[in-house]
Amino acid sequence: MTTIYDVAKKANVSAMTVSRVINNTGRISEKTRQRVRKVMEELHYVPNSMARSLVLQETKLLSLLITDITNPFYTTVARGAEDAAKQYGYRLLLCNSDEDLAKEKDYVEMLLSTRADGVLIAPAGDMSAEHLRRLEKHGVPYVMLDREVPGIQSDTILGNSRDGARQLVEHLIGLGHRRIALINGPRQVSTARGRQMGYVEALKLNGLDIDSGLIVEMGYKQFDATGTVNKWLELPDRPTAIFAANNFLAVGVIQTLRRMGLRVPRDMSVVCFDDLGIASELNPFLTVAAQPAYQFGSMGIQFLIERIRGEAGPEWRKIILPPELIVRSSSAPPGQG
Amino acid sequence: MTTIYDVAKKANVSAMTVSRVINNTGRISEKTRQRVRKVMEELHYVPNSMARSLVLQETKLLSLLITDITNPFYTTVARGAEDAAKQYGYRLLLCNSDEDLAKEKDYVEMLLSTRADGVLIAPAGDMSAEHLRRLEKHGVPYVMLDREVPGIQSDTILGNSRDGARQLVEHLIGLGHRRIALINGPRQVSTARGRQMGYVEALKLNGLDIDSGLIVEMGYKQFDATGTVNKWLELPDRPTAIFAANNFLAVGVIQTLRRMGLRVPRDMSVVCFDDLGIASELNPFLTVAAQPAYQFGSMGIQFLIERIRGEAGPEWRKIILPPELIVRSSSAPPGQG
DNA sequence: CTGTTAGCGCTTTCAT
DNA sequence: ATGAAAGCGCTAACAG
Repeated sequence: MTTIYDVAKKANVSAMTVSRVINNTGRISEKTRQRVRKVMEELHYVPNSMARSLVLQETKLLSLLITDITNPFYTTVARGAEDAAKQYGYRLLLCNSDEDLAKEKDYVEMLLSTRADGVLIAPAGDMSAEHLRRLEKHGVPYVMLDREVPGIQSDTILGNSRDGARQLVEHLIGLGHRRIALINGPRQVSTARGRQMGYVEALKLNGLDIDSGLIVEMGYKQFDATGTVNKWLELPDRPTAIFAANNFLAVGVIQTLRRMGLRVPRDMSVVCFDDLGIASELNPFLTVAAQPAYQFGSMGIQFLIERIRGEAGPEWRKIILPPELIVRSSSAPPGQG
Repeated sequence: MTTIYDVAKKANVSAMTVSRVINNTGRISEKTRQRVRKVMEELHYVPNSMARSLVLQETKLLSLLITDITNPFYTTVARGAEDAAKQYGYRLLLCNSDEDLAKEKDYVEMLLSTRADGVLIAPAGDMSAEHLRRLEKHGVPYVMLDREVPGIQSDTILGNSRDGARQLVEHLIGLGHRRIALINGPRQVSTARGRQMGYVEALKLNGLDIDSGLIVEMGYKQFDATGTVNKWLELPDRPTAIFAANNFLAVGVIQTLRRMGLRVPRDMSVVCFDDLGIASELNPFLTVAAQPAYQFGSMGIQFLIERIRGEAGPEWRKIILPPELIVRSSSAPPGQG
């Protein structure tokens, strides 16, 4: 590898002069600048960012720590984050926690030793607090994405789970549904709590009972809803609609329903949080509370960089990006069952 | 930040001893090992991987340079790559070229200065050769993903575009279609050429004419197929089926058809290369040649790491992962149009 | 406008 | 079993 010294020697200048040319810093005569530039090209010189990081104490490395790149929501978040990072001259490390605290912890350790300049994180759950505190203790700025963590203050980009859920459930109620089930994410995750609140709120506001038998908690990535759906279907007074707390859960529910010969929405309406990306373009089927995922990512990175640069101000910023209710054909008035 | 020297001082040993404890190298008495370990914890010491990289001349940083993380194919590739990288103790840099050679070039420059240990790349096109040679010249191993580049030899993970295309088109022919259109990716991309070959081959093998008016070339990310589809529909002898060279193109085509009031497959069959991820789980609609995307990613990273470690052998490896024809309901016998 | 010195945090090499 | 010295490639600080 050719170093700054190789260039310096061949151009008959000091390493410092080369450094100045590279970084456009200090005053350099046009003549030597040209000469140095030429030698750099001849030698195919490429600055070593590790060495640079070591002295500058900044890596220009950001991390996107999400729970599953495979979920269209996070896929789009990633795209937004990537674009923003590139624009600001940062590189992006991709980390998949898989909704798993142990993996998240591994990644946080890794990021610490990487000396990432900042982390954009969708915390796996409330227990992520420990990991976030570790980042804090080591002076690594982070922005929380999509989820809050009790006891943790930081810049945050959030959706409005409660409101979105309320809208979805009121939409169902408006269609005439009275027995609406909720298949929720883990209560360890703030969005799951928010969505349940919105669900409960909507029911109460409309004078409907809360039936705890119609509320089930699962993992956000758990695909198999067979048991739950079965149970509901065997109920004497079975639900006519299901609100799934995220897109994956909704797909699992719909698969189960189909497998049992039920049709959506004729036999059961299904709605959920988060859209399905290309799936919805292909076939606008699912009624959803869609979140502006790209913005989650790009604003997250922007906040992070502002924080890193010290442009952010002392108080934490919390942005709540509202969801958009998109009514499609997976929801309809309750049928004759 | 606490350094190895801080630990050394507090533990009354030299920095070297601490280093040895960290890396489990050399002989250390159990007693000092314990002591050093304890001090490391007390001081919340985390090794600085930049400093380590600088002396070791390896960064444990790999790059995934793909054309769009938003495409379910690459999303799944990314997931496979991520998992494999994590497993081997590497970190993964996410880079989106957007099918754009200029962006790809930017990223390659960035990766060079990052001193990435290796690159897993889906080249944006044949002109990527220049970028790949640049990696080569700088001694950065790379594995090509999904696409070949003429004149470039390296480890490669490929699908079988030709065969998959042939299968799709023969499937259509088998259904009774005689006029089959191809909406292809750019000929600058090897998969587009392969898919066209398979298409032509299938037609010829079945005694059908090749009508160049039924072959159109677009960008793989180009969503708007309106003009093309319109043109085809106005033909006196219009096609009854469309083979889209990738999933995005297929979705664009189907959207256009729907907008014009045509139904798939009743009025027009549509098939394509690459599956749609969650979309196909929700609604198994599109007939596709599905590729094992996760394997593309995980094998790609595995190859890359073997190459980096020098375990790879002198000859280049080229793996061709066969696609699987999945017949669903977007293809049917030609109707009465 | 340009150069010298020192040091970022670590590991290799050679001593002891 | 442990340590001292040197250096990975770069830049800040100071000097001239």
